[in-house]
Amino acid sequence: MERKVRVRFAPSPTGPLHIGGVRTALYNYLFAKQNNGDFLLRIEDTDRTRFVEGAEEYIIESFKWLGIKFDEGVGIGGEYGPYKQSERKDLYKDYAMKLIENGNAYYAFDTAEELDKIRKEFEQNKKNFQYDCNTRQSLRNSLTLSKQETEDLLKNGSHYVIRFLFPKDTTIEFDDMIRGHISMESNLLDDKVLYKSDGMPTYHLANIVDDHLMKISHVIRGEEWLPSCPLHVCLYKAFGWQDSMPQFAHLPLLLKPDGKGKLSKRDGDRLGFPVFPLQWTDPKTKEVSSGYRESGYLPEAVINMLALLGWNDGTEQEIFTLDELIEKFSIERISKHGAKFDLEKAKWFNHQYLQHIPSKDLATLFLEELKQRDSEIDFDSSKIDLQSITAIVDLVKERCSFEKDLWEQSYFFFTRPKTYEEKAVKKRWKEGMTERMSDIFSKLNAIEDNSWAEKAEEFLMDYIQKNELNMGQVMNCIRLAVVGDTKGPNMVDIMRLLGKNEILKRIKTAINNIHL
RNA sequence: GCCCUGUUCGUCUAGUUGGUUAGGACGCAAGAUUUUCAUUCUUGAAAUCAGGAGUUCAAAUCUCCUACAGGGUACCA
Repeated sequence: MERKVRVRFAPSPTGPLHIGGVRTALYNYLFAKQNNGDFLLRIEDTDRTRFVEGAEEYIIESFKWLGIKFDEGVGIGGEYGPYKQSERKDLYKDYAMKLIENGNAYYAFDTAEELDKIRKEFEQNKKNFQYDCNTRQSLRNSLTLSKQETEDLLKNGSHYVIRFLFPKDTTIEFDDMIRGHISMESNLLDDKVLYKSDGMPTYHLANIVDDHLMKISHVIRGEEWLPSCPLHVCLYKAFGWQDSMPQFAHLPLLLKPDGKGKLSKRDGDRLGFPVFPLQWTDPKTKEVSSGYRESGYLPEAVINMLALLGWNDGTEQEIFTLDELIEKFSIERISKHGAKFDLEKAKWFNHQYLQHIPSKDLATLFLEELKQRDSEIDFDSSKIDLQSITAIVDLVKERCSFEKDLWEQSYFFFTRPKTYEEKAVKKRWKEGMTERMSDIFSKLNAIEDNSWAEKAEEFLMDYIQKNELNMGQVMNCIRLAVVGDTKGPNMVDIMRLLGKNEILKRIKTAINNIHL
């Protein structure tokens, strides 16, 4: 019988969730859903010194925003709980003891200070210290101490850790779903601490115990775990769980857009893009880091962008819904090398998704923003209704990558020009234009109010032809008068939306204020 | 230092059984459209496939070496 697919995302609550972590979670999610499997959230809080207030809530909130749902875990529950490692504390000791009993682990009494000292000495001699097959015989542990000495030390409450005892002269091998066959020599590996002196397990122990107990079938995690994977493989063997050992897949890292190295928190602030899904305020320093949500990204766009950063389906398709991703995703098609984050491409993705939002929905959001901008608006904002805003949004939407761009693209509907763009004036408002515009003004004024914009357009076409002018000469000046610059959507559309009175008022103001 | 993993246009990548004018997307440039700006459309520039050696009639694809990059090397995850 095929094993049920069960995967987990297991962050530690040490701060906001890095976007690379979000991608790892996404790939886990896609894989689980594709295989009708379970996706669980486990919080790995075994390092109490690094615990950050609010981080766990932040993680849950992030996935909620992204629309990635967990089947089990912290905040949801499930039959394999608790899903927070600090709440499973007692469990790990028993498993560590098992390894001591079967000879795969040993007590070590060296203090952190002692080891630091040895490390420094080694460094001075340009050597690297490792607690391994070469050094463990000369350190203070249950391998070198007599049985009695060890028992006494344990009894009198001496601090100790439990270390994994790597077998000598063996080659550890395993298969990675992305990287293929990987092997490492056991003699090169150090005896990692499994159980810390504070009574907490390390990641290595907790991760294996929990994955086994939670029946995890596939471990999909970042490349930074690849070097310790041989240890994990050995642990499965040491526990006698090799038959149910999960399959491993180590994901490539997300790198900085410029230079080299792993994408870090600082890069976001430095280069102007978010590294976190949600905005985060550090509880201690009060430092604020920007988030995708607050920067105006659509969750669907973030997911699509992230999915394609290191994976593709082999076709030229780039826009995928979550359901399509679930259908088409495959671990084998994940690239092996790290990917640099590309801000421009991220914007492009958001633009694509923004266009699919109905104008009315965007208008509803925009209406809220307009309320905030009340002081900038030259009209009675209470009279601005959803219908007219929808018409405006319709007109400018395709120019926007973000909802927040709407204002920049349509502010002239709400505010009259205070100044006129110098370059545009120079280029368009030539000699004699003031007189010409005065003439046009009175003609436009004479046109009846009913369907004014359409009739005004007719008149202007006619006027241009009769006076042997070209379109640009006249329309650009009207645009300059109405918008304050030679930009924006179709002039007649603007005239229709703004109406006769407003347009004429602006033309009059321009005639009075633009001087050559 | 040692160990592991990588390396195709500026960026993300296609290429999976060796034979392609090395394809696409973002960005960039030009043109078209637009009365303008943007959008959109078309076209273009852009990778001697990190370098070298080998296997082969034939190598981006297989092997080895080198370089570079990233990761790991904690009682952190």
